[in-house]
Amino acid sequence: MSERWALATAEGDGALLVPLGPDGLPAGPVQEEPELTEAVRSRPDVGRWVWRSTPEIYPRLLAAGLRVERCYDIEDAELLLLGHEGRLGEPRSSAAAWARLHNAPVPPDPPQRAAEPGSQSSLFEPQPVPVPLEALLEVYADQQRRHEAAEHPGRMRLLTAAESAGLLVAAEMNRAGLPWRADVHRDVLHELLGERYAGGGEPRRLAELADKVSAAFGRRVRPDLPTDVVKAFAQAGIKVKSTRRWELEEIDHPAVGPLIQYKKLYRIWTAHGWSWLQDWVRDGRFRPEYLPGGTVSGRWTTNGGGALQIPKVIRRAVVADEGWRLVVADADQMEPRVLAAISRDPGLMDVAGHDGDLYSALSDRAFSGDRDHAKVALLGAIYGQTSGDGLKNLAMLRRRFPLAVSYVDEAARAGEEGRLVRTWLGRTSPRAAGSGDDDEAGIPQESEELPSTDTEFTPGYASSNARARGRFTRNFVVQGSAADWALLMLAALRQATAGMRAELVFFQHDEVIVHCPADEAAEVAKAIREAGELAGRIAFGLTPVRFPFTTAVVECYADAK
DNA sequence: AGTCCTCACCGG
DNA sequence: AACTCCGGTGAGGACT
Repeated sequence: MSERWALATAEGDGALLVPLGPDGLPAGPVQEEPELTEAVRSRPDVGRWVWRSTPEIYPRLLAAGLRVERCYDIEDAELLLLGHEGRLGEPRSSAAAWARLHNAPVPPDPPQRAAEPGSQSSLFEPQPVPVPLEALLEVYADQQRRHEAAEHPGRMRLLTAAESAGLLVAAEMNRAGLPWRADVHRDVLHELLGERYAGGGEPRRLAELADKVSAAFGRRVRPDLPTDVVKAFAQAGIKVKSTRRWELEEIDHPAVGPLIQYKKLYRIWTAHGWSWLQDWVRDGRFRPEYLPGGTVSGRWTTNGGGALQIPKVIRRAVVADEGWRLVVADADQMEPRVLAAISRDPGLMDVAGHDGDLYSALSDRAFSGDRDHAKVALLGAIYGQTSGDGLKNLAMLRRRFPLAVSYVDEAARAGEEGRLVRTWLGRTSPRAAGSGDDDEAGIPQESEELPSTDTEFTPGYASSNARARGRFTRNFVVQGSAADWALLMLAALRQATAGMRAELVFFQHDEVIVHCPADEAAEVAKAIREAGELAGRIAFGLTPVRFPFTTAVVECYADAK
């Protein structure tokens, strides 16, 4: 039933396969198949495929109408294991892993491919030179040993399994695409920006706003050139350090209004305008390329199209097919809940042990009902805020939730001292730039060098570089553990919807969108809630912390909240 | 002509 | 109140 097989691609479309025993070692003869897809199709009882690279193999299977239950991605696991061992930066290809086992010269990883608008997935990319099945099996066996050597072997196994599941989800989402109504998008653009002029210049509204800015300054000013704007303000007797919106908003000058309007619309025009539509939307779907584990903290990134930065106004164009719905689900206050679970702070677990608004519960308990203060203080603790109101309220937080605050404080101290930190499942922070053998050696780094100057050796006072490093590691343990949870949630949701027509079409840190027939929507919403709770139990074991979602069943993404 | 950097916005 | 954490993207301009 839950058989485990190893699979290696061979010359042409072929494959070599072998069944694995409970110990992960071959439990039968190697079988050769002329067709990869037929090899998989004819073995429906395989519960987990062990293979080199999901992005290499799974799109081909999906294109043939196949779906697999689970997989184990050797090169993804290699990256996670190297990280855990403090060896991030060493090549993660299976060829490199094999070479390390045999003390052979280690080949560098192939360069990352750049995003290409409209390119149809990795289907038509040149395939890499096949790695022999025997080599894959050796690397796999070694990786199993390395899991056992991890700080928490069980969690490490969970991490590599979860990210492999994430790679399956990503490949399926890449294929499905996000339903996108180009006509609605064009309507929104026209409404916001006005007519386009021939020649590709600014649309009408932008040209008008630029004229207003110039009129307000009494001379020609290009609002899209920050230095130009700063100079214009200086001539008007106003000193500004930058032209960021929050800084301009403080200024009393007639140019400010149209300038801010211009910047907002300029962004829409350049990043999500007509040319974006042309590049990224085909056949009613927006197809970004999701990259699970694309950031060091384990959050996903996308390659091309800016799928994780779709402006709110543009979401009007995300519309379900006729008779279908979008189930839009947002995990409520995910990071504070994760902090409660990983720190096991009794007070914060209590606050996070209910489905209601966490910040309200927090403020009732410790901030005399001031929700905003409670929220700013907690986020400040997670982000390592250095100034402002959050800092004032941090003292209160520390008194009432000592374990939670000391958990992130300890992570910050580790970072300042150049130590590594890990997420709950064991994803590990990279070393500070320059402290390893990488090529950044010219940049002055942390305390180990140049003890003579400034404050480096004052006890309890780290350099600003070290403090920045501390903020990074402080945030890493929370953001990364939240990404751990989200990955398990996605995997559970994928399993729960396997028998349905529903398709996962979007994932963004703490938010998922499932596209499904209207009569499946209620069931999908339930599956999402259950996946969240299941992920909490699997990741954190017995914990009172709840992981609720705000869920909306809509025809249009913009109506979700 | 191509590469790298800065700026500023978008999202979480 | 201030701009702290993680990213992607495009434009312009300085540079090779």
